Amino acid sequence: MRLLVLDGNSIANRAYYGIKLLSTRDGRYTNAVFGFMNILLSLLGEVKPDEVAAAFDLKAPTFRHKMYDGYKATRHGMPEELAQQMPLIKELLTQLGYRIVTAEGWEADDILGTLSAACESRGDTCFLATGDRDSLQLISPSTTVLLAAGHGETKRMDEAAVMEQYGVTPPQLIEVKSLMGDSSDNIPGVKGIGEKTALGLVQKFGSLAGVYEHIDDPFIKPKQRENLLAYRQDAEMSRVLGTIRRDAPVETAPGSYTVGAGDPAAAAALMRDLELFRLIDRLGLREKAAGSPALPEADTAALPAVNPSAFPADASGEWLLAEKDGIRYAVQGNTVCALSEEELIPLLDDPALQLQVFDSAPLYALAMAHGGEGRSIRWDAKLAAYLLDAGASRYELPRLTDQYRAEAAFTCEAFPEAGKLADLFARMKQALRDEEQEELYNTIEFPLARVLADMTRTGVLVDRAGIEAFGEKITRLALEAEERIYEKAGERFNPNSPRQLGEILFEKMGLPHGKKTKTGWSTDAATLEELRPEAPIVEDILNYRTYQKLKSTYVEGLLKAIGPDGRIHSRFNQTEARTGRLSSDEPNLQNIPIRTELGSQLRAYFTAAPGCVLVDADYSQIELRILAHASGDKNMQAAFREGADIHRATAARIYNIPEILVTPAQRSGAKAVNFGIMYGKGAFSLAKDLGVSLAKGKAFLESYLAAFPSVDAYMKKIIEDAREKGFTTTLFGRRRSLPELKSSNFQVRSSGERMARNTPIQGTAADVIKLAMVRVWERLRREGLKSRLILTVHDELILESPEDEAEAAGRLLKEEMEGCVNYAVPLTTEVGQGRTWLEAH
DNA sequence: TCAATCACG
DNA sequence: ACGTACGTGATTGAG
Repeated sequence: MRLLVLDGNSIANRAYYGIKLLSTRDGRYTNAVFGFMNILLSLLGEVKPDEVAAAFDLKAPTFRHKMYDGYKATRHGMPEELAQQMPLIKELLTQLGYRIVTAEGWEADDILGTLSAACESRGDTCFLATGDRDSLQLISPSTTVLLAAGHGETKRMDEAAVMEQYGVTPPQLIEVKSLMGDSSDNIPGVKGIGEKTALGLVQKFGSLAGVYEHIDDPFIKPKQRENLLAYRQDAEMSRVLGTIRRDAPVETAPGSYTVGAGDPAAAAALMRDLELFRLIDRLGLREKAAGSPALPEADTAALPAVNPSAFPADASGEWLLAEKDGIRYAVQGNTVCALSEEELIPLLDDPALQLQVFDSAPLYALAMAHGGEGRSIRWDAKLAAYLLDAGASRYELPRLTDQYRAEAAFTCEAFPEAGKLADLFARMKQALRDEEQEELYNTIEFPLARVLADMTRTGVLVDRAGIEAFGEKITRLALEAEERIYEKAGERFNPNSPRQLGEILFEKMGLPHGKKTKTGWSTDAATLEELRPEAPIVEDILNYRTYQKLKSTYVEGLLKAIGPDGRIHSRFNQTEARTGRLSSDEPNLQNIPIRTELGSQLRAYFTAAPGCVLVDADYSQIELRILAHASGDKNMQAAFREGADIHRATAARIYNIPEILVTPAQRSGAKAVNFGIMYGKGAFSLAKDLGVSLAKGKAFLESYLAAFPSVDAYMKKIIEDAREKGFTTTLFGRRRSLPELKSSNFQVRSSGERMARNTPIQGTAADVIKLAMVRVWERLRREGLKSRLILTVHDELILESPEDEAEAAGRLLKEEMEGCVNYAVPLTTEVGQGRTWLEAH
């Protein structure tokens, strides 16, 4: 018989600290529950136990309270975020059929000791799962400890492993601990004796008693002898405190911990409630989760069952389209049809059909690749899911059907979600209405998907030969810099490795590692910049980094991405950024260099087709303008109307002087605060950036807020509103939930406050440019222009236009971008055109 | 797979 | 007292 005993508190701790803080949309924390179940699943797979006992402490954390790596000891015990999750873990374990074992006044590891002793006495095999090394003393031929080793893995510890690692037997670990003590457990041990010494003594004399029997042995140094004699009582007491008890009053009879049936439907319901949808599958509860939990299985099975059939030739009306395991299905009523790509393509533009789909982007791409436009696509559930919860990591049908409690109308083995699809879509539409996001969905998000697909299809032309030539130049520069680095370092190493670089700079060369750390000393550009005067190698490293970046990410990355048509067809992702922004990948064209002269050369290789030019328009200061509008601050609005240069105008307001008298330092300070204010930057970093004292930074921030009082009030209100509601919104009603605002952790909470400040601004800017994109794209078509939208970079849109319509296209672009909203300050754009991106921008 | 670094708005 | 600016994606090294 194999018994698995979980040290519940220890594993919960490991789970909590091992996984970033997760929460439900209404702010209940779930990361420890999630991590606990993951660890449990991997333990079950590894041990394949016949019985499972889950031991928990029923004792206030006192002198036997255990600490784990990363666990910051506090007098208040476990953090509130974890404490809230403990009852959930226990509830879930019970519902899954596992027995919880506790004993009043006893700790979990005493229960581990008791159950492993019982197994030993009857010749059964026992596995103890814990994150706590104390339990290693319980190891025996029949008892193995599975030590949680971080990221879901466990380390198997048996007698040989203990012997190899510590050079003593498992029971001798008690003797070691009685000598060295354990500060986190308040076990004193002998003063002046640490782990090394304690291990040496036990290896030599076998036990605490053995040490005192041979107290005059020359192996013991005089100072140690003195301590051993002076603290003998502490050592004896430590031995008692450090010995895990094996006589806790818990059931030990065989069969006591057989896994029961539990209540799978309740477990599935709880996990749905906690929004831990992936666990439902992994714990094998998917079928149980179907339908209403209270429904007996027979009723579920009583739903009509269908098999996929051929798509009818005379189909019409609404069909739901979704993909499962790479196969696309169409669903209408209780008809389910599997569709080949050849069958699907004509349907995408069939005027008799209205398609309700999940993830329209690949469908538009497919339609457009075959001369269609995807005109029959009318609704996209993935985009709805994004608006309803922009924080989700992924959007997948099974978890959405759970989340929205979709009810099945029928069952279909090949496509189990089919029966719930119509209900799911209806519920999501209602949710969009309830949250007043319907207009955002209809006027921006849904029509934008087709625009983005069209942009990807069109792509952007690049000058391959130009990039290659640039690459050769950069490669040469990188090699030269690399050689200079080796020469100055006196050895060859990998300068791409921050670790190796740190060793060279800070250990070998002894440069001041004045900066931050995590897995070593930081070697980032800001740190190196400060070291620049210290040693000439630093400049070579900075240059090398620049060249290496340009070479690997841009030259090589872009060359790899060029299609057979000579163009790069990046994707524009609509459901990635939590603020509502678009992102770009494969390759990312939203981070092509511009800030340095060398890097910006790359933009000269983004070109227009023969006979065409690039027409580029970007909003000037769109985020600040949105802040001026949203906050209603009359002074900031006035600054935008008064000054061509907003930072200069801001400085003039702060110092109450005419713009002409603003000094460069004053302007640069104003610029830093203008940006900092939107991100929640504090006086500390403001001062650091400006190179002034903390006091000056603080004073500067204060005069800014005094000059723009409504901005201050707006920021306070926006955070307060978000805290009350649990989410923040853009001016278009886009939502982002912010459970961080309720965290008891200062850092997490502060970070949430900065998100609450920034998201409405960044997100509104995203709403605006998305709307402009839709309008530009539609108007280009309506007016029969040949110009094509090809790129978007957050506040910038780029068209590829035939030379003879470039002027008109530029005017159109400007009109739509500036005119798509009417705010208290104008949203102005700067338009340019040229053969290349470098010229046009 | 994660951490470090760095490119952009 | 905390730790100190939001949002992305690609590359590299290392466990």
